[in-house]
Amino acid sequence: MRLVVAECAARYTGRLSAQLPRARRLLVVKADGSVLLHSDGGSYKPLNWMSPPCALAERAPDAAQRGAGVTAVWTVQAAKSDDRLEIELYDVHHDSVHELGVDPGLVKDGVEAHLQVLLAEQISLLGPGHVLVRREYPTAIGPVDILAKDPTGGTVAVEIKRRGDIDGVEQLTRYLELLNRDPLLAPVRGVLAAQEIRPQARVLAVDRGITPLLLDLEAMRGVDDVDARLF
Amino acid sequence: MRLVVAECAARYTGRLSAQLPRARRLLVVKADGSVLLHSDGGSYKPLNWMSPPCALAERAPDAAQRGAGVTAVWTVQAAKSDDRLEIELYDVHHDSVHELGVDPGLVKDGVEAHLQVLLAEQISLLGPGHVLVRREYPTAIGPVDILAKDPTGGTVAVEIKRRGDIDGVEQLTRYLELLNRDPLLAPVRGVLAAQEIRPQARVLAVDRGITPLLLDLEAMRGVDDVDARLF
DNA sequence: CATTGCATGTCGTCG
DNA sequence: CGACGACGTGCAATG
Repeated sequence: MRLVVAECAARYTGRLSAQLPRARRLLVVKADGSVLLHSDGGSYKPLNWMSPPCALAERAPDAAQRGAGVTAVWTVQAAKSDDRLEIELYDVHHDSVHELGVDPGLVKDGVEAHLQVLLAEQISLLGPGHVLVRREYPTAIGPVDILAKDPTGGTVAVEIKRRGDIDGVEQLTRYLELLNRDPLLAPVRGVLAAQEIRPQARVLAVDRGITPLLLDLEAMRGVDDVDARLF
Repeated sequence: MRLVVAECAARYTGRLSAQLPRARRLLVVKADGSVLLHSDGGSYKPLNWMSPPCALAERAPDAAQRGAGVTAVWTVQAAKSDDRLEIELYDVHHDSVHELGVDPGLVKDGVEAHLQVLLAEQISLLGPGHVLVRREYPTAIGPVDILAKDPTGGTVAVEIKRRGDIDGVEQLTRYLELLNRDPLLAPVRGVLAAQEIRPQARVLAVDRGITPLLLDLEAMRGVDDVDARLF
């Protein structure tokens, strides 16, 4: 990994065109040739970058560039597309190379899966008298997150999202359409369960007879701490 | 901006829990206190990070940590949530600070907005005799990209995408359903306009009576160069 | 290898 | 400040 701090200007052409005026920035060149161009703010997203696979070529500035103070020109060319990042370097304040080796990688613990386990265990959150049929109930168009029976013998299909969005309503709608064709299940009612439900999704859900259900992860953890089972 | 190359291990807790085993990595501390933790591969996304606003506290290791070889402990705490990133540093190979100043920022040349302006100006691409009603026609579920009238007095709703996907068809379908309830507009016909239309999206669109319309950005630019107006 | 759905998404825009 | 859609989205799981 090479770290460079320098005055630079950059231009990206590919799926869009973008320019970076001259300023002092951090340039990171990773072992695979990918390049990140960071400013001293914003989030983790670089101002500009080139993802691997790509090739970095460094060359001397031409006469005009040298006259403008450019000391080096980097051209980063994507391997599989015509995406290209060109960087003009002016004053270089820092330039170092470091051997990092291969990273063992991140170990994650998901959220949607967690919500699914908790709601399956606390199925009465759907209302009194509900009984779990199963999680990940398989259908032709994919698994339904949770299938349950309500006290009247009707079926409830639950779609779980961290954030309930229109997409989730659409997805659940497709499931309901399919499930309601099955005489052993019908009538099937839909529940969109999420930690947060967007207003538009709520409106669309209610309009389609789907029940929005807000999930309180902390409260659910408190009722039954399944952390020990998950980890 | 502070750059550190060090052996480190990290743990993130917040919206999820994640761990990074010990390895040599790049740590970037930006002026706003945000922290990026990069390996020597992958894309521009760090292995772990904390977005601003947040606060970085550096402290000495406790006895157990010191015994394990930890030389410093960083705790990065998000300001508005309980998200927290804890980093244990072992051997530090590089540590430097650089003044970068404020970045002038990226100048982009958008695509969808550009397409929208061009198609509004070249509305006859929808067919001869079409008249623009307006761009960003407001509805209860969001703005329709372009609304136009066809020669028979019918209405045309256009959804513009850089790439026409099933999502775009779904979105336009919702608009059409809503718009067709308005007797002043009905009948409303749908057009999915994009530089590229995926086969599945095309099939679904045609199945729903929506017209797929391929846009040639270069040709449209050639007809009427609006760059000067945009920038 | 293409497709799908999630993301600690991030980022702009608009109300 | 919140909602909402686009993104050079990236990314893993899956058929």
